[in-house]
Amino acid sequence: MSTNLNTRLLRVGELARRVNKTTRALRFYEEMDLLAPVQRTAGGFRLYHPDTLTRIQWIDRLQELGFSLSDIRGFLETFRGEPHGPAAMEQLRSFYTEKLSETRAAVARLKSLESDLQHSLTYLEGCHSCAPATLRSACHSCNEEHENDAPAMVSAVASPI
Amino acid sequence: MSTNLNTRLLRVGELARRVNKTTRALRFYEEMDLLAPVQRTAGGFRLYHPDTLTRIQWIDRLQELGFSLSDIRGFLETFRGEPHGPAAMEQLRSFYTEKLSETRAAVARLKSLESDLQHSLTYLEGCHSCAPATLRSACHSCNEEHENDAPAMVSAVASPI
DNA sequence: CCCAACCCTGACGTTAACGTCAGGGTCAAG
DNA sequence: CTTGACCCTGACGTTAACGTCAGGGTTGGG
Repeated sequence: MSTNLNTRLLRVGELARRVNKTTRALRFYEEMDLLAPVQRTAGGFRLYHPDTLTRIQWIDRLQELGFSLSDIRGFLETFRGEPHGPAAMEQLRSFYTEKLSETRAAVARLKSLESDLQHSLTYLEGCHSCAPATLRSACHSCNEEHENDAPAMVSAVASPI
Repeated sequence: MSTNLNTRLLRVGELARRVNKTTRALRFYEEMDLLAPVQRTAGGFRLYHPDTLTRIQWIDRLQELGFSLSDIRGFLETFRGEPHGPAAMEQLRSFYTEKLSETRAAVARLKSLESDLQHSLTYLEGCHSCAPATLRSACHSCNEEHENDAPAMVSAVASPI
């Protein structure tokens, strides 16, 4: 049904608008073998199947996941040999499985950074007027409440040069 | 005390080893004004204060947070004018505050991607032998349990080229 | 003094993912 | 058949963050 024959084909500009990309980007995806028009007009205009929308959104997703376009190309390539067999499914599974763990790692890292930032901000809340960390001594309006534990993200700023 | 006078100065190679970067990277940071040796030998060798370690780790952290090196340079620049006053602190606070929200957004996006991946994998678990999504009909060993709801991340693979 | 290990300053190379012309054809509405 | 909006194929440009020579000094231990 998504493969319905009387769904209208799209020209590149229209497709680009719908996925919020430039036509150059779409042509680039084609150069990278991630995409192709189902046919061309006599004059050479690319005509795309509407399903291509889904493909492009998928590519976007994978990019957000940190895949490079050639990662994706590589994947599609080995996928193409046997597009519907168990091996293909295995590949898809392992592709996603690996990325799932990478994504979780990325989340963990970002969470740690998030808490660093929070700590730094909390520390900074302690004094709106004095200097970062080791240079607190230069501040006269500040009592020494938050002395010993300047977070690294705060104290590093006052370093050399 | 971190500014202790008898702490030994480091040459670029040594510093590089300690922060796990190349000397080229450190020189590049210097070109970008993120860093500088406290002095040079008569022969021109760079000599760094050990505190520079902290600075470099800070740079790393910020890079992980998605800052570009020139973001960081820009920040240090405006920071340098008045390195210890309230204005500087305000800048640091707003710098971090903004990044905190960006980081949270990034975490949210990744979490959504994570759950997409999980859904896709769960779906794929349903059948180890058949084709993705719309092409399930090509699979004979598969009953139709997981028919209508192929996640986009699965069905997109079987699209046009 | 000698030599290996290190460092210096250019300056050009690299990868990713497009951007941006240039110089033309093509489509479809009127 | 005439336009204005679109599209085509090259092909060179761009940004980030270094990598990688080349050619030549510097250090410091023995």
